[in-house]
Amino acid sequence: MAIVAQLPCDNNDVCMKCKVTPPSEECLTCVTCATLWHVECLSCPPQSLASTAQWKCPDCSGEIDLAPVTGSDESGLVAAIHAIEADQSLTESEKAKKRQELLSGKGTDDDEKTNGDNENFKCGICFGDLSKPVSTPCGHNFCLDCFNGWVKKNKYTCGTCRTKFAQTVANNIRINLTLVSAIRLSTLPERASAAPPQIQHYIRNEDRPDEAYRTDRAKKTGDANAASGRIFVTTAPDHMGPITAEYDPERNRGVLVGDWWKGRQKCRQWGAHFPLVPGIAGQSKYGAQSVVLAAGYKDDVDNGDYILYTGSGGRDLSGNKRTCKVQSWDQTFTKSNAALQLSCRMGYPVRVIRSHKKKNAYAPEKGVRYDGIYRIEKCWRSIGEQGVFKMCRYLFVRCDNEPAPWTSDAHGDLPRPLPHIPELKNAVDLYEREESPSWDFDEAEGRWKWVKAPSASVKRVHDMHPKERKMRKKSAEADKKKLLKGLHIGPQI
DNA sequence: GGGCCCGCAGGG
DNA sequence: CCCTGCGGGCCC
Repeated sequence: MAIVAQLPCDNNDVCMKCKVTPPSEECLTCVTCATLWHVECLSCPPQSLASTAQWKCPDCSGEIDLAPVTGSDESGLVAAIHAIEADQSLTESEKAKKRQELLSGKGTDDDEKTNGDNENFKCGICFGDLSKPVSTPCGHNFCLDCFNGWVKKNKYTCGTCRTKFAQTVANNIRINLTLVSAIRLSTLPERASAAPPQIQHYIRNEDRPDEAYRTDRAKKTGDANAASGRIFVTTAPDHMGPITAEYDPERNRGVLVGDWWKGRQKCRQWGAHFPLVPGIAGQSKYGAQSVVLAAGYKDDVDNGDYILYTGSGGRDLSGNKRTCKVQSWDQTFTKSNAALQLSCRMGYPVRVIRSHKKKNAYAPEKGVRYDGIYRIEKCWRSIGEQGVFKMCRYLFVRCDNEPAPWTSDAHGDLPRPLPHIPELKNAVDLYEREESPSWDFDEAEGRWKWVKAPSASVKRVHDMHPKERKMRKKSAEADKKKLLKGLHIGPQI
């Protein structure tokens, strides 16, 4: 049975159903969400003039069919998550649990907590049900009309907690569409909550559960088919070097050498290595942040303090039938290989993760482990294991202040001496550091540290909507150019 | 233990 | 928007 969705007018006051711009007398404004609706296109227009003043649109009144709300950025799921966040009767861990239950599709027994009588859906001024809800920076909610009446009397304090806010806040106050969605959800009939949650493709980092979860598209179980859980650290995705306590607001501890996780998902969530499958995290024009040593390339040599690492390309995941398992073309210094090359030339620090799949004396027994900071001293191309194709090769040397998690290599020289590498004789495209290293050993302080940090991060936060990210990318690039011009530092080659 | 398949995230 | 990519559960 096809259900014809009821649609409001768009931002240009054009009815999204009949595509005409109706005159204002043929329009109704919803008392809850303040959207404009074309009366002729409503399936149940209000019967009396009096009822138009308190008219609620089909979305807000709950009379609508249970088809997903169209024309809204917020799905029911996201609204429900926000409703959980807003519930002050819950502790942080209870909220996290509820988020996870919601995302895994499990219902809870006390779902009615988010129902109509929820105090968070009452206006702090008139104490009635919120109509056109707005929110102050301190997190309290009011009807738009009540709020405007309040600030008209030059009261720039919150009506609930008396926290002061700037006059500009009052001038720029907007209807809280998230709250509108939450109110809509709470007023839906009970069968609505029994309907499968409408999973939205993009979920902000703060709204993600602590554990990896399966989206509605995942047909198989397990982390391999799961979406990422919340990122716990505040480092930008392209943050280089150690993750110190300042980036770890939850534990105030940071990620320490020897930290171990069961799988790549948790390793990502703690910021050690972001990509879930690829072994190299990096951007060709910025540098590399981290690498994973797992199985995959037989040419790899792991000697603990130094590593001969192979770049990516020309091959794919072992056991993935989409592509061939053997090397079938030359690797080049492009993409993530170029990122490692750039880090080599600039002397940037790279985080190294060891996986148990690379079975040797330095690997963890299971899972993945953060083994500290390394620097790429040389990179070159040489003929790989099959004797045919050129592979990108990198010499990693450990330069971390913390002792390594393994004990088999006892020498304590700092900085580590470079090993002799016979294959360098046959290397093509040899690259060595061109600048004095950005991450170097300070003899006076007796530790490794930044001498010259790379230029400003390209990406700033994890929880950015893809659209927003695209917008910001342009301005960030412009900022970066300016910064580079001013400071004469950064990854320019 | 190897092959298969799925699907996420992100670079370009 | 396309395609890659050193995961990982499960089946044989």
